[in-house]
Amino acid sequence: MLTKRQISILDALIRLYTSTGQPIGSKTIMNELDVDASSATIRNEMSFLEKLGFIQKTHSSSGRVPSLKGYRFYIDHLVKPQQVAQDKMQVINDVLGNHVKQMDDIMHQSAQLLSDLTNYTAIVLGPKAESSRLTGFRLLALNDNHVMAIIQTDRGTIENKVFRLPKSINESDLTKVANIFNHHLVGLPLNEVARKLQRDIPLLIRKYVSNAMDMFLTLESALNSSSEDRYHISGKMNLLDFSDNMDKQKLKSLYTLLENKGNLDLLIDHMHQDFEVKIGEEMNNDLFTNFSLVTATYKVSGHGTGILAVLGPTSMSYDETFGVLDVFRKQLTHTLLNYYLE
Amino acid sequence: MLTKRQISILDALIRLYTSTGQPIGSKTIMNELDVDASSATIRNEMSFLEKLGFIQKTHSSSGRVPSLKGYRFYIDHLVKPQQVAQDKMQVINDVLGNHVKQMDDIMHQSAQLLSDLTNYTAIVLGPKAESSRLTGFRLLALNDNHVMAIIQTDRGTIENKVFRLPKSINESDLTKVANIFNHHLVGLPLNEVARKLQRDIPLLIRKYVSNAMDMFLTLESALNSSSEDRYHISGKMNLLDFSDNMDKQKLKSLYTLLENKGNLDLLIDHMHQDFEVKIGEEMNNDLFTNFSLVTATYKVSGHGTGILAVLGPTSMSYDETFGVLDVFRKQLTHTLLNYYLE
DNA sequence: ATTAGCACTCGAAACACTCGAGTGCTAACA
DNA sequence: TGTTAGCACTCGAGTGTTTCGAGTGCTAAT
Repeated sequence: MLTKRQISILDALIRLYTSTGQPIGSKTIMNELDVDASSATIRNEMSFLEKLGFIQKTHSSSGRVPSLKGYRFYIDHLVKPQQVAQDKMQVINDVLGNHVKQMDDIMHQSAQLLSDLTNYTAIVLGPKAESSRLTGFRLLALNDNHVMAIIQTDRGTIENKVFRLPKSINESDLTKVANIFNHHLVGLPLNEVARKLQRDIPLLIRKYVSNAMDMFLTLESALNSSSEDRYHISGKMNLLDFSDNMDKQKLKSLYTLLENKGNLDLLIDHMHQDFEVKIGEEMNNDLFTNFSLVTATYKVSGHGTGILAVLGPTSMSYDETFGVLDVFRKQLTHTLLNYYLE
Repeated sequence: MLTKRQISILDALIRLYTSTGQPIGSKTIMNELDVDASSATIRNEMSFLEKLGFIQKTHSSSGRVPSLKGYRFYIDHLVKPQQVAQDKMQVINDVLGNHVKQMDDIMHQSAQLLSDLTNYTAIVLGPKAESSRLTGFRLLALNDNHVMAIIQTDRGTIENKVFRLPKSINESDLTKVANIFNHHLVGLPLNEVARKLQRDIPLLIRKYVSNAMDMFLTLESALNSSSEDRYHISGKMNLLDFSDNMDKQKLKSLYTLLENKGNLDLLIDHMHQDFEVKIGEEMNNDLFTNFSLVTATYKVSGHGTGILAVLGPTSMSYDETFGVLDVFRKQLTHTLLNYYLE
């Protein structure tokens, strides 16, 4: 068990390290601390904290930096979400308070705002209703050889994809396909739709339609892509600001990883707490040492739960990030509730 | 006027510098050159080439590197487009030979292939017919408060945008708007459309429709975005490979610049020659010193001219880049001709 | 339990030294 | 007259040395 003073020291050390980026020595902490104690005393305490593994030296006579365990303790017990400045609040409100928008816009602008306000990389996921269902499917012939497929779900997403067809497919084939889809798929939960699309539908289509395989394949990918579009990521380039001494090659891998939404899924999609933080090594990926991922969930009652995430340096200001995220949680809950009501 | 030998030396120097990235000395050139001459002779020639400004030293006793003027000479007179390897040709053919695709896919895949094959950053612009016209406009009510606008042009583009409307707009308003658009805009060249959209249409709409301004604004932006979508860029992260010692901050500015299609316009859109190269300083932008932009045009008869561009280090292998671009020019002409015919 | 004092450690910065690739120049040569 | 061997010279990159100071741990006194 840590004493009050030890906790203060750990707290001060992390705050100082966050703002300077330099290892912190006993004198620096002495000046910062309101408790009266000499630097020698603080040295003793620090050496104790080091034995317990909360802080560590970069070399034998250096100041201390927080360890993984230290950060963990700080985040679990010491974080004080910081009040967001009035002018920033105003901006958030201006941008996300405005109605008459599409889901995609809301998500995209949230991501952009979040990265602008934090100067880190922001990832925003739209709400994912447990039982999101396919509510509409249409095929619209645009001209001789172009067809638009429109897919609607009950969480407000509307996907569409224009595609070309070989001449061999005629109007009546299209109608048949649309009928099959409407009959067999509309009303089902999305995961069910995906399953049927792979197993049962090809048979049906082959039965009724002369040559619809090409179209069918395109459609399947359109449906798949609709789940990818939950992800909105912004401020990727901010990573450059705090990837010191990371070599260019690693940086490239990192970006490749972020481009691939599947990877983000692994990292993010199973968050359930209001706030969660993964620190460096906790993400089980070499590329992410020195990074932290702060995630927050927001709930839109009746329409599922969405996720906000900020990817920044492990030595980021968690207080500030928590503060900003908290504002976004509330704002998005509010904005989206309106969105669905309207 | 340069002698044959001087030209050989310049040629060898640029090739060597391209492959090693190091300043080149007289002995190295002597080994490379088929002409028989001692290193001393070559030194004399080099000092001559330096006086004329084709090459320069990095410091008083260093080997030489090509100067802007040297590159210019090389590109204008010495480039020998390199034959593309058989297996690479095969890949290009496989990907772009396949029909039944949308315009967007073709462009996007071209950009990706081009950046993969060169390991640089690739930018591809679809063909821009001088007289591209708006051929179709539809408004499709999806449900109570969602409408999809579909915009077609005669160069094969189909843009669409779903948007939400305040309840205040009713079905009959929509029909009126669609009629106005069809009546006044369809058939016009796109630039004309944009002009009318700003000047004349708002008046009309206000006259006939109770409250369509919101929708109108959204539509305008949809039309604008359709011109942005001519740009397909790929392999941005390859810049990291050859941006040595460029500081992170500059790198960030560079990426910001590339995100903004408007900037690319300035750089690229007025190319007319089959091939053109802008070297470093020629691009009039600090960020691009040490970069070169190689552009090539491709023509799709009856449907205008498109542009291919590769952004790489000034010290890139122009021979290779020219070779690859030439293959793409021909392939795209062919693929798109098919596309429009089908 | 706290603290003043002190010897000790180690990285960063400054400086000196060496090495070698490359140059320009001169003088000899075909 | 153009070419070349030879040589003195230059400068950056790499390496070793020294200095400086921030920080530590330990000891002995309070």
